[in-house]
Amino acid sequence: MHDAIRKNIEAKINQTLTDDEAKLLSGWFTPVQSNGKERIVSEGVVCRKMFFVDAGVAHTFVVDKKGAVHTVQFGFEGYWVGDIYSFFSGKPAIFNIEALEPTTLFAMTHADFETACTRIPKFEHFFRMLIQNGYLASLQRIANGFRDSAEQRYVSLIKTQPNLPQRVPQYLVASYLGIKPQSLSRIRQKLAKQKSV
Amino acid sequence: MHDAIRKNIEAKINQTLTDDEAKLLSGWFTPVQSNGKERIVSEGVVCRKMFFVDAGVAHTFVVDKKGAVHTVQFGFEGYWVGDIYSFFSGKPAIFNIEALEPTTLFAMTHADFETACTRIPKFEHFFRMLIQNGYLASLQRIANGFRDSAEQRYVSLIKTQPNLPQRVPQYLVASYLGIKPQSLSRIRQKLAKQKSV
DNA sequence: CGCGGGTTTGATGATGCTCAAGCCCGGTGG
DNA sequence: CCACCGGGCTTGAGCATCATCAAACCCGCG
Repeated sequence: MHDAIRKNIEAKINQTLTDDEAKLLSGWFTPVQSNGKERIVSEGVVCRKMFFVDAGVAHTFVVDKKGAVHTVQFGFEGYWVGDIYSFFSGKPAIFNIEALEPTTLFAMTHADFETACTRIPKFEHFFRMLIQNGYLASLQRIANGFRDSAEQRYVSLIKTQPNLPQRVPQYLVASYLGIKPQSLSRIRQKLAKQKSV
Repeated sequence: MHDAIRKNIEAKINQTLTDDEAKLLSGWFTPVQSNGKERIVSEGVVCRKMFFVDAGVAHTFVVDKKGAVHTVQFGFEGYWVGDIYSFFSGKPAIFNIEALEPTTLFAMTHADFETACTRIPKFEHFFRMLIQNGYLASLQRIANGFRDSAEQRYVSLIKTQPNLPQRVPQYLVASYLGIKPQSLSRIRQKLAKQKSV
């Protein structure tokens, strides 16, 4: 049942896990269902688990004083989501996480995480890689955000994630790009016009 | 001589290093001087070392097709700089790093880094924390970048780093905020006017 | 003194926001 | 079965913010 996690780990560290290791790992994950109505992680509340997305989409975001949503990242199948800061520090989370459709996740508590790191060094290594990659991606996103216009960012987002518009409502794509839904609509309209010409 | 590094590590992991551990660590760092003219890390070239900033300021940035500089982060005393992606993957770096004034750094090679992680588990833990914190900071920066106007971003930057304008030229502060030097100048002018009223 | 990099100031224009209305479409209830 | 929501997407007009182009200014330094 946790085969996806095993494959995910093996792919990232470019090593295979023994069956014993995989079995151990399985024991530390418990399935969680979310239909998208309730929050998986809430701002201000300690996030005591990290989640592996098995099926569905999760969405990490902040809400500003005006109530506007700003999405920090989307988590599709095979992604890990959670508030890392809160998870490791035990302090209140700064992000919110919700499912965008009926979603199954596998949750790992902090205690089990620590055990896993000690018992399976490969797991700790894996997690370091995970965070490194995430860090890097976010640094690049900052750089791209400065360098590119909203239109360019949208085009390259669609290029790297062609299926994203089919799974995520447009107003959330806009909030990921840092613009308003109206602006994204206009950008799409402009691009469609260019293509047909 | 590497006392700053020891303190830096101990502070972050909230544990003390033994004298033996500190001595071992010292052996893995070699001092590097930079007057700011040459690059410490260059885009396209593999970054084989991570650097601890002992004195001075380093500046991580990308350059777009038009030649404009976009600074990703500033590294003051006690910061670690380097192209993490390149350092761990062995692929060409995506960032550039330069000193902004005569700067001394301590460099650690990837081989020594691996040795350090095996011989001193506390060091691996420390580094994981370092990357985690960096990751978190960059996620927050993305969120803030969406939420706040350039003026608000400038105000909160000055609040958290009051000494920054004294050490970094204004056009680089602008490039960190994602705006042009002219715009920052106008923002500063506006704020000064408000204060005096 | 004059040069040059950094900063300031001004005028104009592009990009994305705000406010506002209309449209499309799936779901609900009469 | 259809009328009527309501959420999300689109479209329009005017506005705010920041970029661009360009010139002037300031000041340390050769």
